[in-house]
Parts: sequence; C-alpha cells; structure tokens
Amino acid sequence: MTELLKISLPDGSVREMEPGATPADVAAAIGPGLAKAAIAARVDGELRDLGRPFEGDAQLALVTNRDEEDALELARHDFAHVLAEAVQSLFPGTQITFGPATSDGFYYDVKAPDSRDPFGIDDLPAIEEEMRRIIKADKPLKREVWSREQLIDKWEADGEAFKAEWARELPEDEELTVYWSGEDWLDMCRGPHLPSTGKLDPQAFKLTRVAGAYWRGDQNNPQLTRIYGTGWLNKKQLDAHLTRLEEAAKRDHRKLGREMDLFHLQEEAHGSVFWHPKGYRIWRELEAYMRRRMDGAGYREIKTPQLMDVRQWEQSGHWGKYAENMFAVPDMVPEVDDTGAGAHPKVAPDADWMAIKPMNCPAHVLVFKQGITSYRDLPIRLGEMGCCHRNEPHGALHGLMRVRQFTQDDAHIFCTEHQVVEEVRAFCQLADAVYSNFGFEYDIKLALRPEKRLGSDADWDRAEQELRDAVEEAGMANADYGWEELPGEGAFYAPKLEWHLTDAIGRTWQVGTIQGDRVLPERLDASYVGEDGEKHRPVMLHRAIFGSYERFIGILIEHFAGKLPLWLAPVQAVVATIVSDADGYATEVERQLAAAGIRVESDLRNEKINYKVREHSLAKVPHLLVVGNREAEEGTVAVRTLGQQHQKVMPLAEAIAMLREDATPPDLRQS
RNA sequence: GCUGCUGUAGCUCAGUGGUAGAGCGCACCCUUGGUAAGGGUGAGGCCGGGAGUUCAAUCCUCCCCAGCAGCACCA
Repeated sequence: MTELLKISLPDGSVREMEPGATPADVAAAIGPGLAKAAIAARVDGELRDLGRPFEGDAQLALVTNRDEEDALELARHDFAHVLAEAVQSLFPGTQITFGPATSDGFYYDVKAPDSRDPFGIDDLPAIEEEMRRIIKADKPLKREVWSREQLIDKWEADGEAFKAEWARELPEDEELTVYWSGEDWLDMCRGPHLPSTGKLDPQAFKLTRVAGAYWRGDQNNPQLTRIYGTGWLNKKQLDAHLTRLEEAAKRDHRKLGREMDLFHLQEEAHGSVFWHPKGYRIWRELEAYMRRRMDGAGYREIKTPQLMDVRQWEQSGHWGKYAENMFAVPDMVPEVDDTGAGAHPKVAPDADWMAIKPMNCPAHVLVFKQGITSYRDLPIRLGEMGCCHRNEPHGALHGLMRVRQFTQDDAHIFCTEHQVVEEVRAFCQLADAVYSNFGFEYDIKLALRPEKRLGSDADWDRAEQELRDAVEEAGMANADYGWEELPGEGAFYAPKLEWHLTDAIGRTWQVGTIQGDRVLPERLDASYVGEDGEKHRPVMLHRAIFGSYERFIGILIEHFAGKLPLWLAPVQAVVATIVSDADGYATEVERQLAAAGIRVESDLRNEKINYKVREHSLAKVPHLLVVGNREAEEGTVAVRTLGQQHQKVMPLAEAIAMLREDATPPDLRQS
C-alpha cells in the first residue's frame, strides 16, 4: 500500500495527500476560492510552482497576491518570459539569453536577427501588444526536467548560441529544468513560475526602454539588446509607480540645479562643474562644516600640487595601472602657429610630461615622508579638500554624481598595525555623526578581496578582519546599518568599507569609504621609527565621508527636493515689499538681517505680492518676509515659511532671533 | 568606450526641402496691488559642428561633438 504524504499547513493542520499530489491539489482540497487565488507555493520554505508534485512530507504555505513580495517577484519573472516569447514570435531568428525580475519590473536580453538592426524604442508598442496576446491566451507554464544533452541539442538546433553556451556551463549537480509556455515555446529556467500566463494582469506592465548590455556582463562579448519593462500585480500599482517616477524626475538635481541657479554644465568642459554663486554657497557651508568636523577629530589640513611629474606617478604605480584615466600635460611652452582656425599646439618629442592628480594619496605620502617620523607621532591624520581629475569613460558622466573634476573631503591616516582597528572605529563614529546631521540613513558594506589583487592571502585575511572588527566595535555590524559583506568588490590593494546613502527616490550612492592600504607605503617607501629603533611600514588608511562635494551636493538636492535645511540654503530669506512706500523699511530689514549673519535678499520690484510669493516659493527660499505699510509702521515682518500657506506677523527682532537660531549648523547647536 | 534615443531663443518645447514659432524669462511703459502668475510693447536664434546629395538643407545621408537611458568602468 502507498504511504500518504503528510502536508502541514501554516495554521498547524495536517492534510494527507496521495503521492504525486501538488500544492494545487491541496489548494483545491481546501476550497475553490483558494484554488483560484493561489499562484505559487512555499514548500519547506522554498518558493515553488503550484503544479510541482511534493517529494515527501512537507510544510506548505500557499502563495497568493496578498503575499505581495513573492507575488511581484513571480509576476515580474513571468513578464520577462512573456517578453522573450513575444519578441521571438514577432521577430523569428531573435536569440534569447536571460531575463530576470528587477526592483520595479523586469528585463530580457535578446539578440536581434542579423537581418535587422537592434531593437529600438519604436518596436516596443508591437511587443507589448504581442505580450498582451500571450497573457490573454492563458498559456499554461509547465515545468520539465531535461538532461544537459537534451538542452544543448535543442538550443543548437534552434540556433540559440548563447543559451547553448550557458547550458554547457550550468553546474553539474544542478537539476536542469525548462518551462513550457503552452505547447509551442519554452525557456530554460530554474523557476518557479505562475501556473499560467493568464495569472498576469495585461494592464499591469509597460515596456519602458531599450539599452545595450553585454553578454555575461563582459565588454569583450557581443552586445545584446536589453528590453526593460516595469511590471506590477495590477494597473493601480503600475499607475502609482509611473506617478512616483514623475515625482522623482521633478527632484532630479540637474533640473533643480538649473531652476535654482546653483550650477551649470556645458560641453566645452564636459564633466566639470561651473558653480554659480548660490551653488557655491552650499559648497562653502559644507566645506566649513567638514573643516570643523575634521579639526575636531584630530586631522590636520594640507594642500598638495595638482600637477606632478609623471615619474612620481610611475613610482606610485598609477601611471602603470591608471594612466588611461589620467590627464597628462607636456611641461613646455606650447608652440602655436597663428594661422588662425585649426591651429594645434605642437608637442616636442622630448617634452617632459606632468600629470594632473587623479587622487591625493601619493602626495600625502610625500608629505608624510618629509623628516623622520617616530612611532610616538602616530597616528598622523592628513586631510585635504583635494581637487582631483579623472578622465572617466564618457558614458559614465552623470550630472554632479559622476564628474571628471571633483573635490574630495579626503584624508589619509598613517598609523601602526595596532592602531588600525581603533582608527577605523573612530572613523565609523565620525561618519555617523556627519550623516546624522543631514538626516541621512546609510548602509555600511564591506567590500572583500577581488580576484585580481596584490598582497598575500594572510595580509588580506588580516586587513578584512580589521575592518570587520572595527565596525563591530562601533556596534554597526548589524541590520540597522544595512551591514553586508560584498565578496570580490574590494580594491586591488585593499578591502574597503563603503557608506551608501539612500536618497528619497530609493537610489543608493556610495559616498564614504575607508580602506586599509599596505601597498602604497611600500611602493613609496614610507616609514616610521619604532620603539625598537628600527624602520617600520605604517598602514595607510584612505578615507572620505562626503566622498566628493559634487556628488554629496547632488544627493542633498535630490534628498531634500531642493528644499535645503536653513543652514545650507543659499538664500535664507527674501524681504518682499507689497507697496513701494515700504521700500525704505524693507531695505532696513534687509540690512539688519544681513548684519545678523542671515543670507538675505530684498525684492522691491514693481510686482504684486502674489507674484513675488509664487516666484520665491518656486525658488525654494525658506523664509519670505513680507512688508507693507502696516509692517513698516509697526516695525514687524509677516513671515511666510516655505511649504506653509499661512504667515506669522512678528516684531523684526523676534524674526531675526528665530532665523539665527534655525540657521545654526547642526554641529554648532547647543542642544 | 558600447547600444538606443536626443540636440531649434536664457529655460521648456512646437515646426517646415524655399534660412523659423509659442509659453515662460528678459527690457521698457502702464499699474502700488496684502500672500502661488495684473496689462501692454519690444529685444533675443549660424536650428550642436563638419562634409555630402540638391537649383535650394534647420529638415535627407555620412562623420564628429555633447546630452539622456542603460551596459561596462568607478583604481
């Protein structure tokens, strides 16, 4: 006689099922409503197809659209498959590769037939239509286990070179599966999937864009077309998502930077920022803030050359490993023939070359090496608001976030082996204090040794453990701080701690970092005299908190949607008149505010107050001080604060006191 | 760097094989109005750069440059 399977449900009950039964059978046994609603199953915690038979006694939890996280993942994965099927149906000869779910949808990488150009945005509407047709056809998605040979034969017979390549390389011990869509299309996939395409909502997805992507993420491989879509459980969710995207676009720092007159970019200096008075005001406030922080944490600020002879960069190793990202200039008087247009300076063949620094570390080692350093002097913390240039790949440039000229809040800590953990721990706390002051929550990641690296495994073991220990001692190696270790992500010379900020749109950016480096002190022969009278190598910690002023300001703008905290706002208050009779009073109000250290402007223009309110609100001025005849007579101001509809009339002295208090940088507040 | 898309007034964008238009902004005039756009007049463009096709190119073709989205890169 056959043994019945014991299937335990989340409510504690146990159902006995015939061998070969599936989660779908259990759902049907419980009731028709659940049978209809179920889209997948968790079997012993693993997400599986509804139609995949149990392999023995099991814990079962049926998944429905109420389990949103699982449901979204399944739906997006299925959208990706339907996308691939649709593309092949419309464009026979298209090769398919991979198509995973993403955080808001899905994509699929395909290779268009040689007979046509890569797919473009114009192809998307037809593909969407075909996807809807496949969804409406409600094709069952059926799992089958295939042998490797079967798979390879199938893909080669179909001319699917990428799939065949992948099938050959799948791990030996893995069960290989395909999923049928109806009778006529299949894809190799680990699954799980929904029971049928009809479980998808045909109105809950939208193809959004196409882009190039390299096969297996390698630049040396053929480039495929990646078709992106956003996918949800229903139209309401899709619409909400599209609205969110519109809101996100409104706070794009490039758009706000122009609207608020903070900075501009132009092609003659692409990748380098022209800071306007208002934008540079933010910079100066940040710089003053960071100087106070670093002064208070035992750093000493230095300034080092922009240009150094390339021989110095050869010695540091940068000229060998980093030259393609460096700018070099000939050390000579340029000869230009003055025949006019098209004249180019001539570079003498024997010219000496200088390079503009792409980073500050070698120069800091050179400062460290001046004189003789005793172990008693360590740690030595050298800071620099270091302006660096890197010739980044052009496609990488992005507003303020990725530029070719940028200024780091850089510092290098030279210390002994024994001081590393304590220095890193102290840095964790400094970084925490800084990010908290801006209201940022952050994640800390530990990027571990990459495949290509310098140094022994023993050194790497130690270096990684030092960083890990330091974060643990700081009490930050936990989920509250998004603690995570990233294998293979480290620099070639050292593991890195990385601080990632999440902006209000949910994108993450790396800003802060600290790295323990034993390579550069060696290459540039930095040493200190130990207690034993012998020379020793210091460890060099590279660290930054803002990362770069450019990127940090970009993040601030987006995070606050341009409505910066008062201490950072370029213009903190505008005095706006209602009638020209109040001009004299307004000027006096402006004078007193300026004398109190408030960044203030006055608006005496011949415009209605409605117009002025609107304009300064759009310009995101935090406080509007409106004055008319009444205020002039009473010595008051009507304060309208950004984001509020009402205004508060108060004596001028009171308004000044309030603004001064609010404009105090967070690190200088008493409380 | 790769793939796709884009480049017209300071900004946002229409438009046409016969060298251009709107709104906002700007200047001037009228208006002195109590909390998100008062009215009028006017100035502004080598239609990203170069080559080609054509009687004629901002428009079509090719090459460059820059920007956007992604990929790769981010020592």
